[in-house]
Amino acid sequence: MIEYSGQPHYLVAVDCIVFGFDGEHLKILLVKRGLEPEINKWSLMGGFVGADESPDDAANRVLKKMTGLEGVYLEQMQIYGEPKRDPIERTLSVGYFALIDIHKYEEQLNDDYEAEWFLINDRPKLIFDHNEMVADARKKLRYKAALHPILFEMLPKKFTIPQLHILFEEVNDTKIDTRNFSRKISSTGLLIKLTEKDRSGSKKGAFYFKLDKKKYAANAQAFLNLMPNLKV
Amino acid sequence: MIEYSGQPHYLVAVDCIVFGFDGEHLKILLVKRGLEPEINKWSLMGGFVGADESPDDAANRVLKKMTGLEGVYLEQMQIYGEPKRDPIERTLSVGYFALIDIHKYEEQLNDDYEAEWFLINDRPKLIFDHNEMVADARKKLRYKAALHPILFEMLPKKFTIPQLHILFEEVNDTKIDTRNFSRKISSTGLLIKLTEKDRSGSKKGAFYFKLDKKKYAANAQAFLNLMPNLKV
DNA sequence: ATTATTAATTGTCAAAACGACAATTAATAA
DNA sequence: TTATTAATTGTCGTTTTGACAATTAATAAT
Repeated sequence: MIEYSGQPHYLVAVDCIVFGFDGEHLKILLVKRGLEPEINKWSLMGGFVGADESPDDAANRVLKKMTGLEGVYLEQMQIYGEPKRDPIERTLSVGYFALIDIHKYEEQLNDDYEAEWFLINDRPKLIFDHNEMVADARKKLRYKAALHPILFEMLPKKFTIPQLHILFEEVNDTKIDTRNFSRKISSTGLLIKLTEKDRSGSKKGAFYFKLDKKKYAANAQAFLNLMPNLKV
Repeated sequence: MIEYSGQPHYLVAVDCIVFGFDGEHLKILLVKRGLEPEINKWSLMGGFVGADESPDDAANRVLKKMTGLEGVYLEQMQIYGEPKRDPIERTLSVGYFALIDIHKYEEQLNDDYEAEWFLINDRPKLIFDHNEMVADARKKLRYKAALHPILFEMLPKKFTIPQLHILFEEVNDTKIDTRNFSRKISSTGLLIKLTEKDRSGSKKGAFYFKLDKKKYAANAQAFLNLMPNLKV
């Protein structure tokens, strides 16, 4: 049996930056770490890549295990592999960011893992290089969301334009003209207007929309220019 | 001493898709694999991640070792981690794509490694999942180059607009209107016109340009819309 | 020397996209 | 009935885009 002799072996993990939106602010989901070192400190959801799974598989498994959710929007970000990033033993971690409808997880909340949503701008210090990962994920989310219609993934099936508007402002940390925004969103042709209105936010009420799944799938890779005056 | 008991350890490698441009066509640099299995088959430039280096370090080391080049444009692509991708032993590989000035390497060619440039569309079958990596790298190059001025990395210090034009057409596998192209490139403000002309290609001759390093650095992250009628 | 030729470069223009800004509308509360 | 508020639709000048044409700078042919 041939083998690659003498080469060092490492642990390989995945870590997920899970983004959610509560209607006002961008949030991330953190967990209390369950093993030494740094046990009980806040960290990203993560785990080791098992013998029979790919990193993508592992990320999905971790999310499923910790939130109960399947089919979550998940995107590979980059690998974190500085030799000393884990003080115990060399571990390379594949960073992912995930977008989920925050309400789905609130319903699903179980006590097996101590998980909690934090405002992105008011979160505890995290272990290892997880703070760096969050910063990278935020940058990547902003980048991607400026070109591709992915922020819908953080909204419920039915949503209003004003909701989407606030979400875009949150992600980009900027004000966007309401009038131009709705026109631009409409022009993508990705939304289907429903007859029902959301009356919770205003007297007039805002129409609910849903995604046109087919067009969404067809445009997931298209460049859209969703952000005005974009300078990265 | 604490340790992560019972978790499996893997080899971690890097593989580089090295792109070059010969003035007419896009090429990739391949090497004859130097170890079993699949010894002497064509493969990407790669190597294992050493104990004291990050994957980025490893990719740079591999490129330096095999081409003699330093400071090469290198971008992390994604991780390839299917459990069975390497038949000998589980190895995860971090894929990178690199852009180099093809002439720099031709000068530098040494015989320690059997390396050769291949037309991207006329290359030998590669080992393992390297064919998939090349396909992914091409897609990513196209994506990135449509938004960011990175293709300059494949040209010499002095280059002409027609050269750049052909390169864009090659990368995107499409025809681009010459007239609109030069205007768009000029409008980026990234080029400095030199007084010298390249007379090899035509009677009139084409002016040489060089990159405005400062503006290039400032715009490396900016969205530029370098491709007309862009549909991804 | 003059002319034909060729590729590089500059020019034109209508349509579309963009974005600053205003007016209208649909509801509720006073 | 009216005031109020947020959602929605509208206006319009500017900029960008991209299809297409004309000019220019050189060399090669006559």
